Amino acid sequence: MSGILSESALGRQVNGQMVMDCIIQHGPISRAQVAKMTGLSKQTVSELVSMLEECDWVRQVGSVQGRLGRTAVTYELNPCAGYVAVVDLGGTQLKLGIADMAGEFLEEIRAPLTDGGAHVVEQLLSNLAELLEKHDIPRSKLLQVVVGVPGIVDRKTRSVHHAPNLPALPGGGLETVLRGILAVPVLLENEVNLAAIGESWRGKGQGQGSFIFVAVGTGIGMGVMLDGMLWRGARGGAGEIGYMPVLTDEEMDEAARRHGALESVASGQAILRLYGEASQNPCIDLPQVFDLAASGDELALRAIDRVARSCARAIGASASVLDPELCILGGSIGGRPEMLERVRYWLAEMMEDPLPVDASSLGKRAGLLGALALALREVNGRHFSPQLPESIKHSETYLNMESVIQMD
Amino acid sequence: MSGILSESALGRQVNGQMVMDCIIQHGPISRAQVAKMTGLSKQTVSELVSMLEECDWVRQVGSVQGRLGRTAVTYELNPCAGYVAVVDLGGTQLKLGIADMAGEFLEEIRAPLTDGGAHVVEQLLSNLAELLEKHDIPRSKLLQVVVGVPGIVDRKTRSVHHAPNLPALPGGGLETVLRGILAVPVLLENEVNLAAIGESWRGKGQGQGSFIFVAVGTGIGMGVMLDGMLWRGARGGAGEIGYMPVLTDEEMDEAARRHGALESVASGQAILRLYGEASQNPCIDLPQVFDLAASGDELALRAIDRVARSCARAIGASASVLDPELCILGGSIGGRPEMLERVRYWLAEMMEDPLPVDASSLGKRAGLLGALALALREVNGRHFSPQLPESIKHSETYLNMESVIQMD
DNA sequence: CTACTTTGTTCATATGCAGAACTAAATACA
DNA sequence: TGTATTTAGTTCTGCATATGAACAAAGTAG
Repeated sequence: MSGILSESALGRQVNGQMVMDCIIQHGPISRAQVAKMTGLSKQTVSELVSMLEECDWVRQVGSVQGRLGRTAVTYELNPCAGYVAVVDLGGTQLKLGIADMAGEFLEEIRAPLTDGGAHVVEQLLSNLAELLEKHDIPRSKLLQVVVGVPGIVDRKTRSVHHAPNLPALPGGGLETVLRGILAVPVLLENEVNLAAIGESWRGKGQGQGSFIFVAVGTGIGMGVMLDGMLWRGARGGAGEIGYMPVLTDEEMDEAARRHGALESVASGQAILRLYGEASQNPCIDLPQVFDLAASGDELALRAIDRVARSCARAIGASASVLDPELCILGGSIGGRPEMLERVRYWLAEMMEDPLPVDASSLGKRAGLLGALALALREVNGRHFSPQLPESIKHSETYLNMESVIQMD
Repeated sequence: MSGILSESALGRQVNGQMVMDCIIQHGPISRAQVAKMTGLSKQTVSELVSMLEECDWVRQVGSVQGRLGRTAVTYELNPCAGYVAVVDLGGTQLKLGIADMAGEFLEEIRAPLTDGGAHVVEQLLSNLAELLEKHDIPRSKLLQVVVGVPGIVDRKTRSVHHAPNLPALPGGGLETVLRGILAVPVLLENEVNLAAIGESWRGKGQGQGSFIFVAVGTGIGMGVMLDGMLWRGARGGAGEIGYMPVLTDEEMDEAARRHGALESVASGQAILRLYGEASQNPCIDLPQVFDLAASGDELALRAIDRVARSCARAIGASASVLDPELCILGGSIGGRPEMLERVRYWLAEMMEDPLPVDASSLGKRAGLLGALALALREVNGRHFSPQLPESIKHSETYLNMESVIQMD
């Protein structure tokens, strides 16, 4: 049976987690090897692995022959030990995926938000229910939900701020409502932060302890990874560089005040505005500007260059504050090679020993992958914890799907 | 006898440290209370406290009567369990203090560096030896040395960079040389980082999990505290905002390139330069400019205001990156009320919901206090660690004072 | 003087883990 | 083919750490 080990293993938290982590990280591995890596005795490891196997968290894979000595039975994380759901809540559409404990997506779907997002929760729940049924996953095996949102998530107050593009969320807070219905831990996280986690897990951030992920799209945002951990800030606002004060008093206009000083000069919008002002042709979209630039259009090139310089300034400022190892550029605009090149150029202009800049390798999937990484980390961190988190333990009684409509 | 507990207590690291920390933090406290606070059984706590008492790390203080029940014997950290030395290595002088484990300074001295600092190590060692002798402290009771330096300390490479004001350091690295001679753990740390730790321990940062400490003096620097921990950066360069790129290409001159773009507009030097340019009177020093400002001199006021605005911009930028709870302004310039007021004004101008700014309450002592806090934390963290740090274990044989002169 | 409360110790017990001895099952080589 | 060697994994014994209950000690409340 799959379940929390805590009742039977109150005193083995540290070593149990060590063994579990070792098996997760080092794939199919024998107990003897685990013992060597963790420094525990073979006996202890055998005991712990038996426990983990009994609870279905790990499983035998096969055996290793060919080398000297007795055949080794190898163990690996049992992918079907549990499942997680990850959600990317955009302004116009909903991306949803379910994955097993090995981090493999069983399915990803995307659906446009109906009614401008008036019924996000219902849409989300019905899509999730559908997926679970289709893949024959019982509710009890759904262990974590992570939702990415385009806004600032304050974990203390459990609220989402500064999310103009987000559809109206239910009153009690999306997290509380979803947890109440699903009776499963739910985590909300800023989408750029998730993308940073994603890059750290499967992208250019692998092996980098500390880096910043800068997403340039319609706007600009940043995710801060320090020593492998996401830094969220005191109120969840870390990396909200759109509001970085980079303008002189004269340049500060109403738009800059509302959307942020940096965002008004370092974003897709800024490229459009700059090109529109220079060319007197405001009816143009971003792909067109980049096409023009590719064909050598001076005005388009200059608009892109100006924005790249502003991005470089923000990256340089962040680098002087944090001293990271790397900057990963992402987002629909930031991921383009033209931007990367110009940002690198300007960064080298403004600082000696400039921070290395690289382009995201995950693209649009960074967010969902980051949500998955976060979900898996949450679940894996709970294996040997003394009990379910307080929030779930005293959770509301299991509500059925209909009740949310009344709550909304 | 005072010593490392490890030989006798290999398996009690976690709980032993818990009990020790509890006694350190909650002052004179009875064993029963420790048991309640830590959740351990009375029996276990009694055993651990006996151990700690035997090793002289804690001592009985007295007993608590008056309340219902049996008299409680209270314990506290034994101040004479060990001593630490803290050093502030400036460009022209040396500050040195020794303190007991309770964090009380026994003595602080300051001495000008002779020969422009050619013999820092010798001066430091002779002063330290003098202090130890005077207060009758055997070498074996000196448990940690922390040295604050005006430069970037890279812990991985054990080197000090960007320290133009620092006297020539010995070839092998100050840390290695001192450790070799004293046979004691030595930690080098940037002086602004130390001041930030100091503010967190005994200043305005108390109770603040995350804040930035901005020191404005001749130059400008920052210390970043995140969740009570100092963030040093990948190469020790976090908070080196002097190099923050805030200038336009035209403004970037040679001086700005060398000392940093922000430092050229947000520092004591910048105030002098701005006032000098405006008044055509370059032969003036900083106190005079502030005196002039106090008497209403428009040019002086404007120079200070411009610099305050630049500081506010850097603080705002840092806040957008980190989302701290507070900014503490310090340094010889930053600590002045005129600066505080102007920085607050400009910060409010450039961002809605501006970061709260407060003035340092420790002043010049912040650095030494921070070094002390760091030293105590180091020592207290070692009580139950399995062994002395690798660096010390394989340390060079004890060298006498003469040998350093040959090494230099 | 008795009842009650809190501190601290003693004793029996559970258990997590290490280390040695042992079994199991492969390869290496004569 | 058989023996030596090597590695994997189990069993057994023992120790150290911690718990919990019972008990002793030492105070206050009335």
